[in-house]
Amino acid sequence: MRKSKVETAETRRRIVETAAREFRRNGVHATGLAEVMAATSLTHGGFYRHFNSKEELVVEASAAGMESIIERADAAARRPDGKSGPQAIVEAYLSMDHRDDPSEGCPLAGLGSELARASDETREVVSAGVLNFLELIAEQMPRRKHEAAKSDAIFVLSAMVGAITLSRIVTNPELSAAILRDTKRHLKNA
Amino acid sequence: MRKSKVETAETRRRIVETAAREFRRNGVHATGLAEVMAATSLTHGGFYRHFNSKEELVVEASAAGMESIIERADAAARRPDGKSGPQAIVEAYLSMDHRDDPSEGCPLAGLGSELARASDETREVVSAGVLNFLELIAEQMPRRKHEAAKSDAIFVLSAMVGAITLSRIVTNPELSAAILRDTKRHLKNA
DNA sequence: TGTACATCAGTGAACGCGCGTTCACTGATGTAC
DNA sequence: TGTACATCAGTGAACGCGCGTTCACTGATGTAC
Repeated sequence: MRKSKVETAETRRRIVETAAREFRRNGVHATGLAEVMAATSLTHGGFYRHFNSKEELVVEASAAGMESIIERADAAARRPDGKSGPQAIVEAYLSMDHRDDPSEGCPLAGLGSELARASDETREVVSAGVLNFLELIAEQMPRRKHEAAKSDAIFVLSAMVGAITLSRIVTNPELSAAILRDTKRHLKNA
Repeated sequence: MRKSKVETAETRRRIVETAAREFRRNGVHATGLAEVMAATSLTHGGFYRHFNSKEELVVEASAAGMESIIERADAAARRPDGKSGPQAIVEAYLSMDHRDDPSEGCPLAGLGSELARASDETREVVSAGVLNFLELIAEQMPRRKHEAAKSDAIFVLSAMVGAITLSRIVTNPELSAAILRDTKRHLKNA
């Protein structure tokens, strides 16, 4: 049953990808390793050939989730559709698609309160992701001094994370839509 | 061992209060009923004399948590310390004290991503709390039309919830402080 | 290049543990007369 | 008002279940000669 080195690395990568998705969808605590392995088309016994613990997977999946959302924001900022960079990021982030698909979305929104209680190592890699995200947003504000742009970026990210989180909690569809719409509008004017 | 009606009601209330605190501190999923009961100085066997399920407790504890943070925001707004109402709420909410004490803080920040996945009934009572919170914030903006004030309130709450969440995730103390400071400053200018 | 042996990815069963929930029991409270 | 009985809050042990983790096993891959 032994697999080649290439296949092994590929399997490990698939487990991390699947976990990143499942964690964001169901929460880290509520997602079992057996579930992650089954979703990767493996049995759960093989997990420890790739990782030393669930915690190790959480760290890597969190990092992968941050990278993926930053990449998507970057792609949105680069799309030549007439919108300014920060505005394009805000529109993509505060979309109903993002709200309705946590499994592919931002870990800060999908796992926010769980990440606040996560291990130092997990919070460390997520912090690095936050810094990269802030840098990306700040870069899109070329007219200002970098310090001011960084501060603006912090504000934009806070509002975006809070808005997606709230829009997923409230049961009233109009209120949920209003949270996204109003936050977008206010960030546009900022 | 039977207790009087008054004592029974009081015990039930204490369980809800304790749960509201423990859930915000450790997360709903990670908090066991035995832990809640022990923190209420009871054994876990007695739980089902008061509630039909953990879910029922989650609903009541979430409602209690929302009521408590709104009450605190209301108190901050009423304090005669020269600050305008919304500004006083923002300063109290985005304080380091709030960041560092999730157990007494806002459930939207402490349980945000878990609440997004909670039962309809839980999300229903939290939604009612969100509406009350928005109403309170909007009330403090008397100069505007109510519609505009409501929209501003949505924006303020989104930014506050996101900022506290992020400030608890990041490991760098300067960045954590900056998230609170910068969000406060931007909301002041809004 | 071919052969013999060591390695190890993946399987499937098992482990101890803590979870939500149930239950027999105790004895003080509430109720009916 | 006093008495007899039913109720039920709280205790502590037990339940089935799913969790993270471990392990013996299989057989294809990697390595040494």
